[in-house]
Amino acid sequence: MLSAPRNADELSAEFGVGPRLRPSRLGGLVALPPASWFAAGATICDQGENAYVCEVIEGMARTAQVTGDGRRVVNGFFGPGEVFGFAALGVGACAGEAVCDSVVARCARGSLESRALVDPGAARQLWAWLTQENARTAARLSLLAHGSALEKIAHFLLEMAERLGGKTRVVLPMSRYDIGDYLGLASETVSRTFTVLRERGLVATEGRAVVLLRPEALGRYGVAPN
Amino acid sequence: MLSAPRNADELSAEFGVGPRLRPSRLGGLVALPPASWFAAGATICDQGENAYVCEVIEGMARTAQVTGDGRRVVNGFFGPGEVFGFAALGVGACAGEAVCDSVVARCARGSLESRALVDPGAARQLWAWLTQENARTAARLSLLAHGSALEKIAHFLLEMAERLGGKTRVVLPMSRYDIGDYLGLASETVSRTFTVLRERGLVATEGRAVVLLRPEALGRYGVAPN
DNA sequence: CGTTAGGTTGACTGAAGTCAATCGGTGTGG
DNA sequence: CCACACCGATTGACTTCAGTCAACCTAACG
Repeated sequence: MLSAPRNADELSAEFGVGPRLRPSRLGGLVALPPASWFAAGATICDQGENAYVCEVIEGMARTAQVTGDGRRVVNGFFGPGEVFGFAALGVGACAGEAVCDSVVARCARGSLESRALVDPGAARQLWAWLTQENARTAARLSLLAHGSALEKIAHFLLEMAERLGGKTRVVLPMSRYDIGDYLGLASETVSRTFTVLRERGLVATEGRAVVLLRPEALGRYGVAPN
Repeated sequence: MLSAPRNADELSAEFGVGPRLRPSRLGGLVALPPASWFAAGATICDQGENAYVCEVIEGMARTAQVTGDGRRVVNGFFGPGEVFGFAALGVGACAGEAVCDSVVARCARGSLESRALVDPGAARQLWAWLTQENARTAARLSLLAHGSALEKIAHFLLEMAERLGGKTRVVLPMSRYDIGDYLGLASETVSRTFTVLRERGLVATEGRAVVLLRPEALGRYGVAPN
């Protein structure tokens, strides 16, 4: 389906040294980190390991952790230009995994932290990312606490559409299982809910792409945080 | 039940200028903030307002927000020595409220932030608090996503016991409604779950105090984060 | 002494989880 | 090239856990 894996040197040449596809957000803070290619399902950094801050260049990554009794929780999805891994200090550290074939730039946490100590602008940027992730987590939490499956999926679709470019057509590379583990639903329930939304004429699905036919109606399902 | 409200001046004398009941964590970063008394249920800072960072001196505070459809979510409980309010940047800002009659020291956010810009130690402390709250939220999130009522309550009791001094006897000043809004349960379910735990000999209740009779058995319910 | 708020319990309901079967696409080995 | 296995998605049937509605009780307070 996708081109064969390329080695890190080629990618560095393509994404790192030469003209980049888009400006790197991490690159603005520290020396440009090397980009690597990860196959779908590959581990970008292990659970419990928090040595890396990562920026997705192409594709999509998820952060996930497995609880003591074997259940999996997906804590976030990250598309091109988004940064993850900085919040995973100590307890609750997440594994980073590639959702689909992806290119990810990794950067040692330590180099960012020492940079933040001497550069107030960098410190502010890190702080902003962390509080943003905090706010996102809090919003999801209130949804998980009280929302119905319909509300969860509606909110999820709107969030993804906004983050992946603001189009009404969104390609969701993750599986129903991923979405379920993100929203606290069984994959069957995710499937059923998509069917309901399709029957009500709110969305259309084309494989793994979703077209939001009536975003404003979806918004009425998705609970406003406050 | 409690002594009459005292004015802020008396409190400043008792908690601020004179010998304190315990060392202030905020006081280590900025000029000692004045402590104020709040009656049970009183608002410490409004939802949407994020101008204050607060440290609980006596009693207990909760952070809560009301969603668009009128449901309430409690985001955290904070006992003596704990700090809240710094994470409530922008979206998702929470109201801070006194759970019971409490003494709380408030400090302008701006003064902390400007302090952090010149004092790397202060910046590190703020960063540590924020990541700790992040980790706590993530743990609660995985509980809300997949846990049963029994698991939620067991986890809650162990968390509170640990944070309120590590004793097996815990005084929980918050109502069943508060606990329910914190864990995503109806207050009736909280009540029923306490009854189940009592019948199984895991806890004993004495009014609003809970005695953990077999903490290790509770731990087996409470899902380990990883 | 009446009122009110919080807690507990019961009966019922409903939404989502579980188990299971089917279908389609993809990659692999013969 | 084809048969097969496998994975993910979908749908159905059934079950279960927690929410809802309601009643009752207690303690606190005016």
